[in-house]
Amino acid sequence: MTLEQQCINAGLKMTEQRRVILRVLNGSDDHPSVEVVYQRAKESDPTISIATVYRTLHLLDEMNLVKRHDFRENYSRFEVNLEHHHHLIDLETGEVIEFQNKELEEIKDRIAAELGYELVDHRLELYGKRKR
Amino acid sequence: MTLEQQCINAGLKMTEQRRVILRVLNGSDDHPSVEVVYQRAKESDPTISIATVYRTLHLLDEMNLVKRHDFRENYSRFEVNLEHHHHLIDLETGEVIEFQNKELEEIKDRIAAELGYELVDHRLELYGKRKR
DNA sequence: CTAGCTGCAAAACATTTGCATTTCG
DNA sequence: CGAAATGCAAATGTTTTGCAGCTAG
Repeated sequence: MTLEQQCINAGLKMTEQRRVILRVLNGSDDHPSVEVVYQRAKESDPTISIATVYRTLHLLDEMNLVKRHDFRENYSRFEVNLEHHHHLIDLETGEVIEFQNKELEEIKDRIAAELGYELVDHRLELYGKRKR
Repeated sequence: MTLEQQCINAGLKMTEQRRVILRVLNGSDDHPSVEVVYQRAKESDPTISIATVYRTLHLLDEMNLVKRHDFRENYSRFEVNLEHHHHLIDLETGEVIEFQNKELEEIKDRIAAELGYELVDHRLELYGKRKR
């Protein structure tokens, strides 16, 4: 189901601004900041306001249609919520590499259980330099 | 070696304010925010400024005497840099539980290596609810 | 028609910084 | 004494919000 359809199902009004933002997000395979989403959205609709971008991303995050990240910059980045994965951030270029690891998933569940917790969410980020 | 001694060795002036902040940090086994460090410091020295707390924590972070964390709140928390460990954050109480796991360390090194990276830093946080 | 959205500008926050003054070494 | 540190208040940068007008359903 498309992002747009999911929003409609949730009872949201499908405004032109939201359509533009959703299209931008669908077309982004990176991890854009609010500012970047705003810039991309302005290409389709120059009158859109950054406040609307903030409001929409916040909404989508709450609906779990988008995932908010903080990669130790002083702002948030967002990505369309696909399959579960983690990130390796290249400290020299800022490039973000995605990866998955099954073992990791097992271990973190086990750790939480051992501590008497039910795991709701987690995050793992690696920060590194490219080997040459 | 004490935090104070390490600061002196690094060529920092040991001012009254710094002594107070370092004492607060040594006496904190939790993960206080800047505001909390400031409040605790004011008990010893009511004239201390929050700007000094910010400056000092920033300095200590750069010197790796303290570790800055972001637990998805809208501010940073700090902890005295002891042994390497990770955190489980109780989503209901905000309580932060520390843990270590050897397997995890091996896996993350391996993942970075496989991606062609040299691991500089990383973070792992679990967010959960207490089982009852 | 009207509840929900938007744009705008102002507010809110955490954090940083310029500058005059104070202090450690 | 002089470089470094402090306090204060103003500035910064991101994010949120009040409000009046607009629009999807």
